[in-house]
Amino acid sequence: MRAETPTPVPVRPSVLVRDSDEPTAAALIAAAVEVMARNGYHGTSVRDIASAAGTSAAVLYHHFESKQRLLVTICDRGLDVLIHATEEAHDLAGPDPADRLRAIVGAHVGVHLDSQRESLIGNSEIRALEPAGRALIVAKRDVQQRIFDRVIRDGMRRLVFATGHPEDAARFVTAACTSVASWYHPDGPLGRNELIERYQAIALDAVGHR
Amino acid sequence: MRAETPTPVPVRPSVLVRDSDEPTAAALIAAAVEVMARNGYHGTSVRDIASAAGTSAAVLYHHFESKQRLLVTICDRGLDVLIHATEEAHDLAGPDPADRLRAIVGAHVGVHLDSQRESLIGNSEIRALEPAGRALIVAKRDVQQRIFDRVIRDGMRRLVFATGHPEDAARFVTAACTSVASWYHPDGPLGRNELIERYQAIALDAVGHR
Amino acid sequence: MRAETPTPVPVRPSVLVRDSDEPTAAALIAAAVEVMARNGYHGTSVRDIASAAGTSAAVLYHHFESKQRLLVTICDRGLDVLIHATEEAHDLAGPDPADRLRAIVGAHVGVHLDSQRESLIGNSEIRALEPAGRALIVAKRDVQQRIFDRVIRDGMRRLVFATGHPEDAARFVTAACTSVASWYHPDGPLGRNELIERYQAIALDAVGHR
Amino acid sequence: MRAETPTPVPVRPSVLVRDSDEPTAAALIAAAVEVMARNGYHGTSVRDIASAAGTSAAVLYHHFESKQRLLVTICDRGLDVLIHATEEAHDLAGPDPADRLRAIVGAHVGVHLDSQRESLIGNSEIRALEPAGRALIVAKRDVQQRIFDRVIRDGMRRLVFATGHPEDAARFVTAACTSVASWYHPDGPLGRNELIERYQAIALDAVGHR
DNA sequence: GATGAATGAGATTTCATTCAT
DNA sequence: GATGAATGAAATCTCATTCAT
Repeated sequence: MRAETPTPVPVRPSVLVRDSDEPTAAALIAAAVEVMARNGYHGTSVRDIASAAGTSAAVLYHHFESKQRLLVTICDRGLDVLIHATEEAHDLAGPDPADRLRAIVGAHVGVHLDSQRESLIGNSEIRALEPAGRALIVAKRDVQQRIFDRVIRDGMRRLVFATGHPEDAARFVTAACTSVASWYHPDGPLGRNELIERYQAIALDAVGHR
Repeated sequence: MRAETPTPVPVRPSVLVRDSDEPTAAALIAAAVEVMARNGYHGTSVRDIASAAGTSAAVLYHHFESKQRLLVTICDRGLDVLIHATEEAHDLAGPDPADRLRAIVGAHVGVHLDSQRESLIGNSEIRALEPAGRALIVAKRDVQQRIFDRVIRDGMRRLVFATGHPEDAARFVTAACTSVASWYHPDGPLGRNELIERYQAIALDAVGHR
Repeated sequence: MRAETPTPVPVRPSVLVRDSDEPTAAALIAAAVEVMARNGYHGTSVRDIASAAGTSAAVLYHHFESKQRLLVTICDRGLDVLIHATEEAHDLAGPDPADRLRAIVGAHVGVHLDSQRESLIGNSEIRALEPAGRALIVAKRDVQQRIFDRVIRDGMRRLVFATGHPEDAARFVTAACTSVASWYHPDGPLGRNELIERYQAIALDAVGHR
Repeated sequence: MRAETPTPVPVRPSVLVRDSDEPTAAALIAAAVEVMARNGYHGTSVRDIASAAGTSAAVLYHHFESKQRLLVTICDRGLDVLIHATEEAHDLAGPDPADRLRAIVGAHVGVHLDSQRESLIGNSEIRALEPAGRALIVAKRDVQQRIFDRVIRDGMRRLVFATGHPEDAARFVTAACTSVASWYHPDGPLGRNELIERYQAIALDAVGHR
């Protein structure tokens, strides 16, 4: 039976920035997210970021050791938010694999809608990361992926899911859910929660639920 | 019953370049695809492209009016290949919606595997396109998406598919299939055709094919 | 009778640059004037200017948004100097139209001798100005021309001048006076003040004085 | 007394090009005149010229050994036309210095109106000439200037002119007459012949013709 | 600690000219 | 003889980053 309240995890858009003591650093991160989501890492200059934040490039270098470090920060915090939200949703769901899949799909899609720009950057700018940072980010992405793997494998074991290829289905589902960040428009016809519910349903179909 | 031979459309990797009379232009496109797939449009310099093609930047400008025009060419040809392969697969499949979905998923995934770099560029560098080119490319992407929409809606009408949200399922499926370009490695454990077959099966599940 | 002291307004060559707070910007303007007067706007590279000023091209772009903007600045300031000197000379002269014509010819020629290079640029590089800047500069040139028009028309009304075509004579005179910038050499046989006096006399003849 | 018919020498606009055997070379010269008059020598590329002539740069190099040589050709032919027209007008005029001055002013202004673009180039692109060509062109310009010098000095000797500074007056007059090339617009309010007559009159005033 | 100047490398693009064919 | 490709230098301008003050 369906969980009564799929309640997708609410993620404030400002999480990424919230705990920065220095408001300037926060403004710089917000500005970087804004402009990098639009033009990409290499398409964004340090001056672009600074002027979007209302300061100068020199100030940026006072808060971040490099443009690269700023990217790592954005990706890292974004993935922390994603993983945390997904794990929390998983843990709050009951033991039913279907409920669990609904929960983590809800969290994953929810974060990709609420932190759309951060997610976009986190997915498309990995290639712009230098090796050290890239390793970190890729590892965290694997953590997220493995949450899906586990839930689906668990559902197979309990005969709640029935897909011929659990790992591929997990990848299939996360990719589809991740992609919402690249096309969703909050002012469009589809409400956030409605979209989440639909993707939850489709994901369950994709893993052969029932 | 399942079609015995899902036979994914074979797409030669060189389609994009094949019919160029001028070998230099073809080499430049190939080089651009190679290096832009790795570093992105803005992360790739005209000199990078030229030297990857074994020539100079001035030669590039003899064949393409700008770096931007080169990007448009790559995206445009890539989408032409994709749409053509998908339509052809669709037309060769029988009237059964399941066969048709298998066919177009096979074509879509196949092209994204065989022209992995072109696909990567076509999906991640749309933001780097200037308005005119972007409109063209977005329109062609819509064409591709509508092929999936039609097949799935048709399957719903014939009661072969049963998803609560056909349009969302179509988007879900294409996004998942598109994503293979970003992670598949030909030397990995998963063979090209095997992957295609798996994604065909998952896609059918996702649309509620019984 | 002749005014005793035609004393043309002395304009130091550095007026254009004098009141710039930033010495680097001033040096760049001076260098640009120097080299553009010799080779023209399009014949002068940004590097030429920078190296004549003892800096790099990047520094130039720190002070001026473009090479074009630098040209506008030079032309604009040059014309301000010219107009101001001419108006001041006019106002210091008595009410006699002949005195006034002597005064403004003296100022016009004087500025074209003292700021020879700026004048050269201001006259020959108008075609290199983009529309916005060109409109500004052409308007200021008209202001200068109208000073001559007014003085000569006034002299006609008072029957001090007698030319068949006052407006053409005004154009005739300013063109002749402007041209000194293109051939005068300070080390040549003709002294600055002597040249001015001669042109004052010829200008009065040209408008049919007496 | 006035000469009855100052009839300024009619100069066909195509003189410069007329006697070129090869129509392509002629078209290239015409195109170069057109576009260099607008943008200057350094502001004009060889491709600009070629495409304005409807050919390619390679063809240009088939007819002219360099862009520089093309400029020399234009300037040289332009001055030949000017000098020839001026000498012819001088010789056709009677012995009266006033008639002679009218004649050469008419020729000078006429050529500068009829071959406006060639004249513009000849006057403003001397700095773009390399030493050899420049010497040639400057020498020819001196020839033209000396015609004016002689006529005015002759008028002084015969007491027909009365200027304090004959040589300066000559320079004054030629500069004013030359300048018409830079502002005259054939569709403007002032007719070609009317302008010439006015400048003849003003020139006579300028040299103190009583 | 914050700011404007500086920096040198490198971005995209164009140049005049030459060379095979 | 005419044409398209090629060339290497140089054009304008921007880059990430550092340094005095």
